[in-house]
Parts: sequence; C-alpha cells; structure tokens
Amino acid sequence: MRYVGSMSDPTEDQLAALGTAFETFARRYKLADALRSERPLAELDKAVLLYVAEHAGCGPTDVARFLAVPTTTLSSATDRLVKRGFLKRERIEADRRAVALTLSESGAIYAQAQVEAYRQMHMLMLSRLSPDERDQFIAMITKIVYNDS
Amino acid sequence: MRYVGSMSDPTEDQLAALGTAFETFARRYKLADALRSERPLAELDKAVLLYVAEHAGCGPTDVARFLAVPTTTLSSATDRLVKRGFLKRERIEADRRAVALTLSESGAIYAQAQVEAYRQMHMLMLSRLSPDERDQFIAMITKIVYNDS
DNA sequence: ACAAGATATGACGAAGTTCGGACTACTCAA
DNA sequence: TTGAGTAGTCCGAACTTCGTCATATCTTGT
Repeated sequence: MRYVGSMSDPTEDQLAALGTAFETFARRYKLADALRSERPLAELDKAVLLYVAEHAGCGPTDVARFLAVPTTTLSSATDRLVKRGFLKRERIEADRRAVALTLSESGAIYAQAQVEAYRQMHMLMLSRLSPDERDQFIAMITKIVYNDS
Repeated sequence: MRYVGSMSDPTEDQLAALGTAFETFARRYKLADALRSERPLAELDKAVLLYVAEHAGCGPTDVARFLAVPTTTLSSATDRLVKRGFLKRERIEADRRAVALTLSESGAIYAQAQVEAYRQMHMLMLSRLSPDERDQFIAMITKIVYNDS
C-alpha cells in the first residue's frame, strides 16, 4: 500500500536523486576522514573533543546528553582522551561529585586540526558552486536542518 | 599562517554556517536511525545489505572495495548477515573460489524497510523547501558531490 | 540535624566489531 | 605440471559500547 501524496510533495525522482547524492557524500566524507595519520580517535572521542572545545568546563553528563550516549560510554571516551593527554578532568568545588572537562594543549591542537579539516572540506564543497548558489544552498540546508516540523 | 583566498572563495561566514548545519544534521540523522527496534545491524552490515540489494550476485571483494574496508572485515559482516538469515552465500561454478551474495527474503524486506526509512527522511527534508527550491537544492548537492575537482 | 533519595562518576565485565596474518582452494599462464 | 596470483575464510588481539554495581556528594522533608 503506497501513500499517494498531494501535488506539492517532493517527487519520487527528487527523492531518489537526493538519496544517491547523500549516499555518495557520506562515503566520500568517510574516506576523506579515514586518511588521517596515526591511530585515529574513535568517532565518539572526536565528537567529545569538539564539544569540550566549545564548552570548556562542562561535565561528562552534559556531553553524554548532547551526544545521546550512555554516561558510562562517555566515561570510557573521556578515559581514552585523558590517557592520550588530550583532555583534563578536574574536580570542582561547587559540586564535588562533578568534574570539569577542559582540553589540554595538545587536545586543543587536535581539535583545531579537526575543525580545519572540516573547513577545508566545506570549502571544497562550496567552491563547486557559484557565489550566488552558495548563499542559496546554505539558506536551504539551514531551513532543512532547523525547521522542526 | 592563513591562506588568503581570492574574492570568489566562499566566505568564512558561509563556511561556518555550513559547518554548524552539517553538524546538527549528522546528529539528527543518527538519532532518527537509532530508534529502530530489536538489535539493529551494525552500520557496516546495513551498508552491505543495501549494496547487495543493488548488486545481486556480487562477491565479497566487490563489496569490500566499494565500502573501502578490508576483506576480512567484510567477511565478518557477511557472516553476521548470513547468521541472521538476511544474506545467502553460494559458490558459483564460473569461478569456484568465488561466492555470489544475494539477499534472502527477509534480507530483502529489511533492505526495503531501510530504503523506505531513508525515503521518509528525504521526504521530510525536501518538504521543508518550496517546490522550486527542491530542484535547486538537488541540483546543487549533486554538483557538489559529483563534480570531482 | 539527618535519613532517604537523587546525582555525578568510575570500575568491571560481557558482548560485539575491526582487521592483520596465516591458510585453503582454485585459476591461469608458461 | 608448477608457480604465482586470487577469492574467501579462520583465528586472535585490540578496541568499543554500555549495563550493572559501587562511591562519593548534594538536597530536602521533617
């Protein structure tokens, strides 16, 4: 049984085109990311690093909630990051159960490199569009992402 | 030392906007995917299933190459899929070293459901744009993804 | 003031994944 | 026929995720 939409719904062709574009996009993205040197951090760890970069002093629970993973999983992640010297965990006195997460020097460098890599990729992507299209594209994807329905 | 681009390069604002949009996009995408019932297949396994759905009779090496993972990793994936009854592995006589991968009945159903879920998501995304914008958006993302530079 | 309950983390371990190295079986060219 | 190359799999080490349990600390109703 197939849903028959109104005239203003996206067409099947549009959906198909978008699907294949995304599929290809995701694969390339992964490939580009994979060619980093040394043992790359786990996906989760990178996400944690970037989050802490933007929210210095936050607690593990905050990060876990944001990334939608169990706190124990996040605990493992911070463990790894601390062990590699990318993250600092410090008890705070306002609430001595809690810890405040901050990036170490090298953690900040790593995060910065990561951000830069993304920037490069975005640059490459946008550079394939004309200047006019760039604004349009960004406006559209923003509309898609943020317009909760 | 920062690279100073030409006037027609994407602006920092554009890059930043695109970055945050993607970040949010990726997170939502993951969440939506996570709400499937029963033990969900590993990410790799799903990718394998979808690939085989489109390339019935292909061999493990084909899939491994396409997904850019070692053949041993792909072997594990097919093992799991066969064990769950989603995939069939059959020796072919043209080359008796090779095996041909095909979806089982339930594998096809699963793949179909997966495709449908993506379709839904793409539908939701496109529905936030006006009909005119949809074509424009697809044209742009296609240009971005396929125009190798 | 304090017992009871909520919170923030960490320790531990089971279950599951990735992937290098070794191995089997088969094909092919000389 | 033999040696090199190819398709796949098996095994095991290293890692991740995440549930369960244990530890400190807050917080509060009384």
